[in-house]
Amino acid sequence: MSHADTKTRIMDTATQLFARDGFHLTSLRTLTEQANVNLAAVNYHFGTKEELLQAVISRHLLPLNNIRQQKIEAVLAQAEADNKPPVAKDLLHAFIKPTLDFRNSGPGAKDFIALIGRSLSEPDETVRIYFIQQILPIFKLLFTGLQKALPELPANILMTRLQFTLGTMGHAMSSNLRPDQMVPGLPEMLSADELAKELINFVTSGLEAP
Amino acid sequence: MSHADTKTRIMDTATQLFARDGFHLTSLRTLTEQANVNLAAVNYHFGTKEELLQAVISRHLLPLNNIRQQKIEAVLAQAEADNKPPVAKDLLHAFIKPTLDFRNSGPGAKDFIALIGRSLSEPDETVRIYFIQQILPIFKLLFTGLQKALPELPANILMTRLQFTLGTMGHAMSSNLRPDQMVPGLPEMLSADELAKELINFVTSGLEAP
DNA sequence: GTCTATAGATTGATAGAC
DNA sequence: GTCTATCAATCTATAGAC
Repeated sequence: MSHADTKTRIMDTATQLFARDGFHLTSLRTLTEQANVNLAAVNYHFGTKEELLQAVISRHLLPLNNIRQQKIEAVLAQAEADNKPPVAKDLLHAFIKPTLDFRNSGPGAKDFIALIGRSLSEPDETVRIYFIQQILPIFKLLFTGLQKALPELPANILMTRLQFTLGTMGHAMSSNLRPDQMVPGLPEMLSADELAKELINFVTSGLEAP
Repeated sequence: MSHADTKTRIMDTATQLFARDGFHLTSLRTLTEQANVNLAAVNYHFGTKEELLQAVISRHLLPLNNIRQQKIEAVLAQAEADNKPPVAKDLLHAFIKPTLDFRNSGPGAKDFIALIGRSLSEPDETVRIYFIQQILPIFKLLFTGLQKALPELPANILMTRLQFTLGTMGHAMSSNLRPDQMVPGLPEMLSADELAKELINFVTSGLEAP
């Protein structure tokens, strides 16, 4: 990581620290020190601290959302071709799985996904807004797709359950609650793949609840 | 609220602002100004800002957790008396419903529950720890109860799903995502009671997923 | 108990030399 | 592009008068 150029080193370190400590608790001094760059480099390359955050979010979220959009549209197109309604679990899989796959693509990716997960519950609007803005089109696509999959479910109940789903995802991706700290003597934790499967199972069951 | 004594006015305002803006983004100047007390009053009555947070959390969380514990133990005792395993949904109801009931007991209560919901995903340890500490005994009680209710579910999967449940609850209690902003043209939102029912349904279905 | 005044530390941002 | 030095604003916390 320390071989990359200054701009990349700043973004990598910012991703990690924003995810771990939050945006406001991460000072530019801590950040630039850990990234081994000069304090003034952030302002030179990004303008302000907030613009750095925008750059960090957009760098990976734009491509990730493109993948999600493609996968959801593929599920909808297939259902159309089969002349059947789409299946809720397939849609949720298309929405969730790319996130978890990206998360497993490297340590930096894990930091990024944790940052995204935390953005959902970020108290400060200036942080939350960049994230919401970018996920909104995908969210609407997912919503209308699920209306076709579960036509008997009233729209406001579907929306409520979809909000629960977002909350579950955000928490799963960014939690620093250690299960084994909470209840000692647990068997080994789930692998990343098992966790992905469990997450999709959990929210699918929740969405399809009677 | 402005008729109460200084100490109470500080705690009420702190609850509201910590929940809305987060602990670190709330300055003592903003807080004391809105509470109509002198800046130095916080340090006089509570010592430090962090001790104020502890006081604010303990004030309502201790009694709330006592209620939860009683309700869970009642479900377990009844199951024991009937010589049957407890039902997962009853346990979750005992865990979740008191929180939502308290939330509906007044505007200050709503602020408090939002603060609790946000504590789960708080990046800073010093904030998260006070909350975790106090919820841990109840969480263990719920966990062992659910093991009896769902004996075929491996412990680490149950723990994972219980974490999802906590995430869903925290998000539901503190979210400032407005559903109607995300997808326009929705029918009216759910009432507090409907939301409670939906939340319990959602996590019960998730926990019992095949 | 409440107030003013201020200490002491930290923050984001920038000016200007190299 | 990178650096040092510094400004101006903010923060928590406290000392001391009333």
